[in-house]
Amino acid sequence: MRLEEEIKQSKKFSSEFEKLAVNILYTSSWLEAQNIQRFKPFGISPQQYNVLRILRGSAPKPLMLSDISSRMIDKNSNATRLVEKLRLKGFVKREVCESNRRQVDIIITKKGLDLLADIDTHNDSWGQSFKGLTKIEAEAINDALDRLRE
Amino acid sequence: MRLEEEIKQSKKFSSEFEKLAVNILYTSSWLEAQNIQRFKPFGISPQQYNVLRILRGSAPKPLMLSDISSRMIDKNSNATRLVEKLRLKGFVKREVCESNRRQVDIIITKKGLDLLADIDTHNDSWGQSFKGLTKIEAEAINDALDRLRE
DNA sequence: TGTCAATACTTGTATATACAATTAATGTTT
DNA sequence: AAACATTAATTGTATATACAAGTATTGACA
Repeated sequence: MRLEEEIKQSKKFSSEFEKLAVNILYTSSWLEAQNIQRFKPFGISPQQYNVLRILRGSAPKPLMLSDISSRMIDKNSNATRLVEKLRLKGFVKREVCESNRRQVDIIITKKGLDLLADIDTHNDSWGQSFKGLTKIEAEAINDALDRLRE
Repeated sequence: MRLEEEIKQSKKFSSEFEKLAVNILYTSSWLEAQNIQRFKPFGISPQQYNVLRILRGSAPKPLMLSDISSRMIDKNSNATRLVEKLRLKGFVKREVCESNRRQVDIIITKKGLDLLADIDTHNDSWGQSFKGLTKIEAEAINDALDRLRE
């Protein structure tokens, strides 16, 4: 459905760019709601899933907290507390780095890797397509979004 | 910068569609951070601004809470509490509807309208362009995002 | 008319985010 | 080596969100 209908907007947007900004925020909120449902059966949030993916990408090499922050989709979320949630569930472990005792090394555990594998098999179709969009279009939007952020 | 560089992703995305999902979430988070800064001098959050815009769009006709919810960018945010925040700052007023005492009519106040006018004059360039994106491209992405959500 | 369902909103609780302030360890400078 | 700056992470506080449960009012119908 067109954005204007979905948010029941009577007046036109002042520009195509303003509509684009709202459209990105709206579509993101829509995707996020889908992701919450997607990960709920596994007891984690989308951000926690994101952190686990980041750690799997680096495993078996650990990452420090600031590495995780810089790789996260939402840069402003609090890596310390997210990682602590994951640790309490046994999906990651933390170790104070010996060579630089300011930093904390985070590693995904076997249990964490198993969780990701489980999620992947149950969601293997996710992200392989979007209804109504061709691969060419997806590429074009990806390029445009990259340019939009400068 | 390309998404892969920004989130320091070493492995390729499994599909262009998966990258698109992440790109939308990432770009949305980037936009949201900009908006927080944009509205901070005026003492409101992006969602509160959104609610005020919705109410201005309907003024002088009031809207009930569920109308506001259905028009909001983030459908899951809590309209009751957002409106209460705005009421405490004097930007909206609430009245229990006489003909149906279950519903609450919300109207933007003069102070709320003045605030929006103030924000508009200080941000009049915002939303008129995105660096590196033409109007044609913005239109194409808007169409594609609308289709992506089915 | 009394009971039940539907509507509209509110509240409680857990979690998450924004941002500033704080702590601790390491580097740098003189 | 002492003082200061920088880096890395943690904590505190206010606000926001997700979701379920609750309240009050109205509508439906047997």
